[in-house]
Amino acid sequence: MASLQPVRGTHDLLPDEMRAHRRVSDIARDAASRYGFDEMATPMFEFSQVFKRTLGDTSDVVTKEMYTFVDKGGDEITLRPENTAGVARSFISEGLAQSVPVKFFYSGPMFRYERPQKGRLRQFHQIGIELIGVDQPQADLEVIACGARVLDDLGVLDTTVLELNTLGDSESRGQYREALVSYFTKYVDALSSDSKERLARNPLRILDSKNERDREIISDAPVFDDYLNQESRNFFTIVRDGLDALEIAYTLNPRLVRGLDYYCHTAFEFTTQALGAQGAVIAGGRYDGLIGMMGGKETPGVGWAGGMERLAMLSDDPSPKPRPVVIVPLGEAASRAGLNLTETLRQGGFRVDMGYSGNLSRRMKRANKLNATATIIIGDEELARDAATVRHMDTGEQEEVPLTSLPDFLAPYR
RNA sequence: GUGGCUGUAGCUCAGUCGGUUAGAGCGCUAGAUUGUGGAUCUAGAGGUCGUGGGUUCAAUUCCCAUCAGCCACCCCA
Repeated sequence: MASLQPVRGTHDLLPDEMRAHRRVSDIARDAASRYGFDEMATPMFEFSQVFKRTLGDTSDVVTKEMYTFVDKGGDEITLRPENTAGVARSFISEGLAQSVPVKFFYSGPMFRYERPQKGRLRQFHQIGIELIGVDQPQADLEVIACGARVLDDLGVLDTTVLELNTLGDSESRGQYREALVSYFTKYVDALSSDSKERLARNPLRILDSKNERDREIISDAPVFDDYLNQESRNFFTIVRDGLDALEIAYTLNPRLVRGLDYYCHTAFEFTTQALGAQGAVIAGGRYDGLIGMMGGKETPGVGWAGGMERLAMLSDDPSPKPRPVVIVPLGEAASRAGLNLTETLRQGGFRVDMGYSGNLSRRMKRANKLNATATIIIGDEELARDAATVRHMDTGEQEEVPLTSLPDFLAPYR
């Protein structure tokens, strides 16, 4: 291995991979736009408080995964680990409470100091949408439907499962939390060390433990359904009925818990088995308390984020490299004519590349490697007649065409 | 952050029970073909055997550390 390695958990996106990413964000942006979400962007870093105050002191994202530094002005800055907090901050800074409801799409890099794994990087890329200012469950439905649409357009919907849960409102969740703590406290000694930790920090998390002994204890734990108040129950029912009406299949997963503190009511994840342990490709939920928590006017919101690397891996449809027309000039006079022609064709909307050097055979090889649709050969013979030889690379047929009519002649290859 | 596996050419991998010049296929460069690509043939370039240290007359090989990747935990997109 070369001594110049990229920083752990970061990755170069060479053209093939970049194209796969571009495809994911293009398809997502387009789908989101049909649901009324407009693209926007927030800075890649914020004051650390933006994340600390909102993500919750118990979340791993805040406690150990943030890239934080003090800048030259003495401000404590954090590279965004996710984008919902940034969007919420922007919503407040920009006074967008005036223009509620607001619907945003974004895509860009996020940073988390984690142990890298397949589908888990330190710099990774997310697409996402946020719908701010609507407290009706119709907003949740629109957001989930949009996620399903993105996956479908990417051609991966049928390799994923939509898992759904409700976190209830804060009253319901508070009571359930108490019930869980008192239940699990009885079994502390039997719990795994991870779960002991969770008991103190985020007891709901225990429900999702993979430890076998934990699972046994969990099987008799209080059920959230018994603690949901009427309002939370109604909300969830409308979401479920709506999904049925939209014919979006889902499975209830009462163990589905959000890591970040600001979530309430609807929580969902589109997951896949195809990516190993990192199975969530799109995940989100409702975050009614977030904007108020940040100091803005109480404003509800719903949204999701999707991992572009994971989505790209799942759909492994390497969108084909676009095929150019290749100009092959022979001789000095032809080089000059070729340069002009290249520019003319590019201006006319063609993708044009060059056979730069060597004899005709070498230049043809380059054209072939570029997977050219057509090669335009200009030598002294053609030049004398103000023409060029066009070779159709797929059929091997070729013919002479006057220079001036090339754009029309090549139109099928534009 | 924890545990395990792995690291030989641009890529996929062989090999060295510690011993002189480390191999293959693909790819790359050039020639056969001074105006014709894909196929074939020929030649060539490319490796501090991830990095640092230790043991040894001798280390790519054994040991330790370190870095990176992969798998699981954890967490999440």
